[in-house]
Amino acid sequence: MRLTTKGRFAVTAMLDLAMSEGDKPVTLAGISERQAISLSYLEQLFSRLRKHGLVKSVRGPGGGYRVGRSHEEINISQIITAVDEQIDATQCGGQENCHGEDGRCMTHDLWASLNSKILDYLSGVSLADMVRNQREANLYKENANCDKNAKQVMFTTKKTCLESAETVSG
Amino acid sequence: MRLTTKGRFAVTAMLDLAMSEGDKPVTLAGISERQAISLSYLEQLFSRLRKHGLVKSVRGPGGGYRVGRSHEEINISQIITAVDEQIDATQCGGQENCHGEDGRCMTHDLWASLNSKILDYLSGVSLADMVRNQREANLYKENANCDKNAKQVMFTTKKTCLESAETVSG
DNA sequence: TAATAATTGACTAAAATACTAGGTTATTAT
DNA sequence: ATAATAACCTAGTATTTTAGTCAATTATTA
Repeated sequence: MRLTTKGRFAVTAMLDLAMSEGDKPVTLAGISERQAISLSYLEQLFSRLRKHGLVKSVRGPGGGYRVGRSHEEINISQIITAVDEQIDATQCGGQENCHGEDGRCMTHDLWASLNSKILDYLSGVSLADMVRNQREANLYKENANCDKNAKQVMFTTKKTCLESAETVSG
Repeated sequence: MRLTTKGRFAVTAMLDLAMSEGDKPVTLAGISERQAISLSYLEQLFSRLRKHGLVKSVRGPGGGYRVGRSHEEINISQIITAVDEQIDATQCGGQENCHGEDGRCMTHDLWASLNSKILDYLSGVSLADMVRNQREANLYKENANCDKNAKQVMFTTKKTCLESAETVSG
């Protein structure tokens, strides 16, 4: 698992897509404008996302993209691996004797384990989670009573600021 | 937090250093040979590791590097951030209006959260953990009775193969 | 004093990243 | 039908990062 800006662009774009989705498909031009990502780069990313079934395309005027399946069934790790084309993290392709006669590759198992841990976490965060969280974040931002220094905790059920604000207004 | 091969090289080198450490400092030439990483690249990496206090250098003949502080006090995230020179994961440097007049940067909080989760995990794995684990892995490899297909679980207390082997031999 | 090994800096090849340009194809609205 | 739209595709480019080479300097030890 590699974590670079490329994967982040893809996740950002997918989140925008999920949140902009209405009765009409969402155009890449729109995502490009909102998220400040070049249209052609988005096309490349979405080409891969489509091949992995993460998005569906509708051609022609009024066309665009839709999320490929249920928001619950899409997670961050799927998005990242779709665009990153996963080079083997262990560098020796799973071979035992990846490092000469003594067959070591010291950190082979270490990275395999690290990888799966990170993958586990990223797999646990669905597109639905992200959308929910972003919706909350937007409410949070519109809320003037909210302490700006209070960092919102994501991917949890806690809505620290929102709740305290409700207490104040209610 | 970025996860690339560069950080992996650094972790590999640090692990080699920690395991090779005896009464004499460990030379980069030795690490270079054992881990198949070019000497000059190691020099670049160790320059940064030294600036972050993760290693100490001894110049002159018989010189080399030592681990900078207790193995327990060094973790993977420190090693990776030392060589990766941490570009801000949120891309807008913590500013609120990083994205035009509407001040969005949709995935700002998302990445901040993701980052800290991964960081948490990587911070939880110390150099001491890695050394321990590698020692076990080496024993494991020398053990002929051990099922080669049984993947070792790292960073846990389970020694799946070792235990079963002991049962066989004892 | 010679050998060793860290330290520094400048420079290079290759790869990945991010983007540009220019086309084609399918679909819709006029 | 035709024009507009927007996905789709290919090729190319600039920038950055990665990984490495080369050549020197400095501190230390034998």
